[in-house]
Amino acid sequence: MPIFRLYDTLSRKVRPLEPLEPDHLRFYTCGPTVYSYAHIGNFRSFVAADLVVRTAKALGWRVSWITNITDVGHLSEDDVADAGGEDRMEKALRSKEGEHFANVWDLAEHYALAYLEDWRALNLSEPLVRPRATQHVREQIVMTQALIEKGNAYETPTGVYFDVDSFPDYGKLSGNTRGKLLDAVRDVVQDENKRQQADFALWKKDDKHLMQWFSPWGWGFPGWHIECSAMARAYLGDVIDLHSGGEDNAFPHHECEIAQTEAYTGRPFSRHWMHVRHLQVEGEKMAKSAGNFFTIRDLVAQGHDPLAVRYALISTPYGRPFNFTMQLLRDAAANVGRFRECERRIRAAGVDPLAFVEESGADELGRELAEDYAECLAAMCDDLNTSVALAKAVEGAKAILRVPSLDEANARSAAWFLRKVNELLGIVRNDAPLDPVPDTGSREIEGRPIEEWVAERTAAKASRDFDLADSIRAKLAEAGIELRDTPAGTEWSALG
RNA sequence: GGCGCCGUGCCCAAGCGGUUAAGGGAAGGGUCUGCAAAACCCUCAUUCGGCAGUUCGAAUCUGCCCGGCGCCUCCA
Repeated sequence: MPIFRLYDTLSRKVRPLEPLEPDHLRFYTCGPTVYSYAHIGNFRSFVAADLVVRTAKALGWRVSWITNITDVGHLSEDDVADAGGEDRMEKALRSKEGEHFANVWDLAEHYALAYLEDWRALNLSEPLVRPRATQHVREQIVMTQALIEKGNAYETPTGVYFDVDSFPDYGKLSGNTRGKLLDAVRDVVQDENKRQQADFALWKKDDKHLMQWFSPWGWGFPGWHIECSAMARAYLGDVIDLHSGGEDNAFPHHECEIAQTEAYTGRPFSRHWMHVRHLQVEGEKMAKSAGNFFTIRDLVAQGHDPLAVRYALISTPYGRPFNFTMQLLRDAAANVGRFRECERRIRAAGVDPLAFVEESGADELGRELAEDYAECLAAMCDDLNTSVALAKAVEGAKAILRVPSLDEANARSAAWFLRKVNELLGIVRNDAPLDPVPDTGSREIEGRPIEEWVAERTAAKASRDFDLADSIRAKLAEAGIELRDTPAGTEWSALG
């Protein structure tokens, strides 16, 4: 088994990912704030986390993966401000889309459900638990209270703040240490209630807030950073193996999480930190405020295959600059199509492509595929080198397609390969499709089953009436049905 | 000011000191086909942003220069 190496933001180098408990990865990924639809940039980061999970499982590890849903509308400048921030949920509720919702709770629920749909469409693994911040306010309060008692936090008229000076390691993740922070080119909002401008909120006092809870400090709501500290600890314990998020999370969010948790437990919080680089779209920076972002549902509505979207999103390793383009999506679709064609051939050989095949066969194809898969896994263990991993996966697919006619042994080896590749990369088929398998039998065009049209065309071909045959093919194509003449007869499939 | 990434064929992209510079897309040619589609086969960088240097040997290491970009602000 190859060694799983991953770039670690904290030590700034590629290091083996070594779980504290052998073969059991405890992994926390920062999830989205559900105040609008998640976009492909969010999903680049979630897919990268999913690939860590898949790789770890391929190595035979047990994986306890936790990824949260932030359904509290935090202040936008939690780390620096009291007054300058604006609540994201409340802002969303006041927006045009917000008119559809009765209140912030409804709004959060709607976008949380949409997020889960997109998650499944992209074939992401299911985490062990998907906690919501609103369901863990108690833990956040308990932790905040303990930090006050330990002397790491203090109460002011407006809330409870973490005292950054009480944690000398502050800045070790991002390089934004206390001294350097002062030089940062940021518009820091001053707040006379805080001892230091870098101190960040653990609790905000606010009895007017749309979401509020009662605490030892009165009515209010928790700070943003404390939720992840509390939830990670609740499910994974004091020390976790890996923590991931988008690169923007490194500072302030993760820096603050480290400060809170390590001050609280006296132990290192996460042994490994992973940050996913933001993507661009057609060469432009993508941001919600710029409005130039794609959501998964946008792309699906345009007719793109979610698996092609996933393929495109992982075509460049997670830490590199990545430019998402329509051209890239087309390139990806071509390769996803190869896997589909492989499944067709396997089925044609009389083997169910979904059947569980334990091992690749001893046939020549099986040996070749076993090699391709080993290289694919090795690439993933090399800091998730998805470019190479995909190349190996495609190499295997081409090896399958190169065989003029698969025999049963070939087909079983091919089925094994596709299963293994799909478990590792999730690009062959959706593991847990929400939609039932496309209705291959019941569709009708102009009131006639597709099979009848196909039969009529076959008859027309036999009597060399190619004009009629071609007109039928054109009619079906218009309805999104693609025909394919094979030695075994005419097959049809619905286009993307 | 801090932290970091990248410049490889028409496009995307691997490559981390040493055989013929992976792979995909596009393009051109071919096989198959009534014609298509799909699939397969072939062709497609003496060269890796530039200039020095280290080395027996560099796309790969060092320095400088040129160019593109990200985060530190809503945002993954």
